[in-house]
Amino acid sequence: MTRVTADVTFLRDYNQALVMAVGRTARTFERSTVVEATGLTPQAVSKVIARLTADGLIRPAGLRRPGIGKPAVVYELVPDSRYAIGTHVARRTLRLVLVDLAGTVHHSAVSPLPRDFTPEQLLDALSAGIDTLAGIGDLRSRLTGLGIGMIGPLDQANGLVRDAHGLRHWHDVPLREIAEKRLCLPVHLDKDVTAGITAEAWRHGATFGDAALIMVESGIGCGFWLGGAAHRGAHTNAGEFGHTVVDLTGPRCVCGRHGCLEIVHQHAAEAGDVAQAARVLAVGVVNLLQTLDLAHVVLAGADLLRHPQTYLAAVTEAVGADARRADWLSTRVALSSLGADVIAAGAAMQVLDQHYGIPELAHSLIVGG
Amino acid sequence: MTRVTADVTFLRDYNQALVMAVGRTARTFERSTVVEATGLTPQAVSKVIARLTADGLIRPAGLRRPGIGKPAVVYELVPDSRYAIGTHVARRTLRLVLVDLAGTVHHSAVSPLPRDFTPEQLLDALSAGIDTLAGIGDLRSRLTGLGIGMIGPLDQANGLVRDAHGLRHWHDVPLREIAEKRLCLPVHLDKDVTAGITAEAWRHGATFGDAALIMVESGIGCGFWLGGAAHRGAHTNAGEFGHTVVDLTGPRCVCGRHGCLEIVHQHAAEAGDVAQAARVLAVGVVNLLQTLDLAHVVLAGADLLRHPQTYLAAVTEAVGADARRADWLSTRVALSSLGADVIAAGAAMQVLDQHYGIPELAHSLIVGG
DNA sequence: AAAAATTTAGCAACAGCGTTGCGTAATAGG
DNA sequence: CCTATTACGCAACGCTGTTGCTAAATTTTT
Repeated sequence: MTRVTADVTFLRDYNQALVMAVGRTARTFERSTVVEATGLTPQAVSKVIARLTADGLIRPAGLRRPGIGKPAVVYELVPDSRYAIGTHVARRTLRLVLVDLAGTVHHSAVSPLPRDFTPEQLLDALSAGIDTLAGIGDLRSRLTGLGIGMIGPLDQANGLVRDAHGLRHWHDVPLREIAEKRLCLPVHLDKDVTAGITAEAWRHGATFGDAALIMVESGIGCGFWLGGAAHRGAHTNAGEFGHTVVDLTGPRCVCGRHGCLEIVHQHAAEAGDVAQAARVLAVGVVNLLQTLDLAHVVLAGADLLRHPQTYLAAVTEAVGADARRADWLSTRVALSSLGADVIAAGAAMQVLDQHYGIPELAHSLIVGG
Repeated sequence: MTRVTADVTFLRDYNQALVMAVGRTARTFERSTVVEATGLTPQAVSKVIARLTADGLIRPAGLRRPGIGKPAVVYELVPDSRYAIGTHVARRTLRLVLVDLAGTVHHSAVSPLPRDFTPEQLLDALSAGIDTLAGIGDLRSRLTGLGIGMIGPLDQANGLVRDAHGLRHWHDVPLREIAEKRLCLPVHLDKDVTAGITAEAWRHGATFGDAALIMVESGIGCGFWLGGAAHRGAHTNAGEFGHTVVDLTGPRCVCGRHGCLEIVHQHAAEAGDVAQAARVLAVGVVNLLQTLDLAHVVLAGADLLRHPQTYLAAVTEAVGADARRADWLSTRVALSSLGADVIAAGAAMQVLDQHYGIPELAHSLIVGG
């Protein structure tokens, strides 16, 4: 996915990914669509389309007769040509989903995890779940890998779980490595919220700007999509949004500071005042907008989705009412369209992204990285 | 700088920029250095070096005799082969600097601006200042352009000043365009803090990770460097850090909300308690770290630099004392090494960046952007 | 002093990318 | 049936980085 040097294979992969992005977003498309969107020459697009067709990733789907002239061939993505499995590992539950190349979630299953489960126990559960999913239509050969969205902190670059909150047996576990060995599949490990925002970015396609996924579920975290890619931070620790101070004189938080968004929100929620809790969250969201200037804010998480409209209304209002926001400062606020599947689905999409997504050049890592 | 499609010219520019980045960071380098840093083949590096040498951007600077074998040719950047002028437009002052290809600031001059100056008046001042600077060593032919770092809000992509805070005559002024026409130079317009963080990134080279430049100067703002590039946000409005709420029950801010970082900080500062003001700022900085997980925090701005050690100590302590920060969560806090020149110097570097920096692929803009 | 080993440098041929030029196929309108 | 128009692709091309191999410059060994 990330490489340092740019050679011709990068060109190929990059432009191919552009076409795939168009295909995923537009459902059907033709050569001229891609030409317009990318600026490539028609001939170049023809070559890319030929390659993708040969790989079975796209296929012709009829003709378009625009009037005069030779009709254009209409193409479409072949959704069932590739699959990925995604999983959301939470403290007590394991969610598994099957996602196709178009980003559609086909099967979603939740199973309980033992209290304080060990890596072994997780692998057992994953192995069983994957066998079930992969057996459905003999997908094994079209399965590109497994994506794991997990609570942090972790070290994404090295596939390491550093010290998962509230799980005793998870200190410096090389989860990616041991899962690949055990499951015989490429594995992509990432923080839950980062996987989640990837799902949203996939579904929106190239029109998706800078965005955050706000997740309220046993704590408050968020995932970022900035500059066309997920933002993980220097140590895969971005998104500890719940532990930003919003009330200097507020109650003490478990993290040691006073008036963290999370503890203030929790107090309101525990008092039964959901509307107030939502308003507190909204203050945090506006803080994010002031800081990062986002185009999209997506709301998700089990606790939030218990009162979706309350939270949506509070955040929308706070974003709109902010006196500093001029008319050109538009931000779209929405609930996650994938609901409880966001994290798991996003994890699966990250796997597909490694193969068919837009490759990145890791020039920031060239020296001593 | 940004393009959508990846063609062979992108390869050339990209790999050339990698070599330039090495040259800027390392002062002297040889072929094997670049090979190691980039992963390019020695032959490819030879070709790049030949091109850069022909353009006069680098030159041989002796031999290195490592013992056995043919000695390696040592190269160095030719700092005076290209220049750019940078300017920091503040409410009452105009700062102009001359920066060479290596990022060294050669001349720095501040002049007052009329109260509530008009675009015309700014252009007059710029024109005069540039003539003085460019005349110094007949640099005109080696001048790549002018970079403007300015108070926002503005629209970087279109070179537009939307509505500069506190300046009556600056509503939707197409500053980039009119400056290019008047000064007969390529002009790059950007928000002050974004220019500033670019300066820091340039000086640190490829080792620079995710970072923020905190600027305290008639308000509190910050610039971001995320994922190897400046982060401007969806509407060039990222960095309104001073208007994030840190005290829900705090005093009302000019922006209409209560307990913004800026107003709380200001109250402490006006009470003469600089240490307390610094501690307030430090809370905001830790909030940023929790949110974005940064590797570097750089402190700058006239108001802050009046008490540099107080602020540096407060922020360093808050960052280190945060109970959640494990040993692997290291963040370097520092004062800007460029002092009051950061913004102007960074603006100049942005111009050089357009020519010799790492090009970007704007794949997020391909549809309807 | 001569030969061997080692490292650096570059020429030449090559593969693969997008581009350009141009011919061909398929349609609607006259 | 002819023409204009649009879509499509083969072939040649220019450019990139890569590979294979030769030459040059130096130290070490004989």
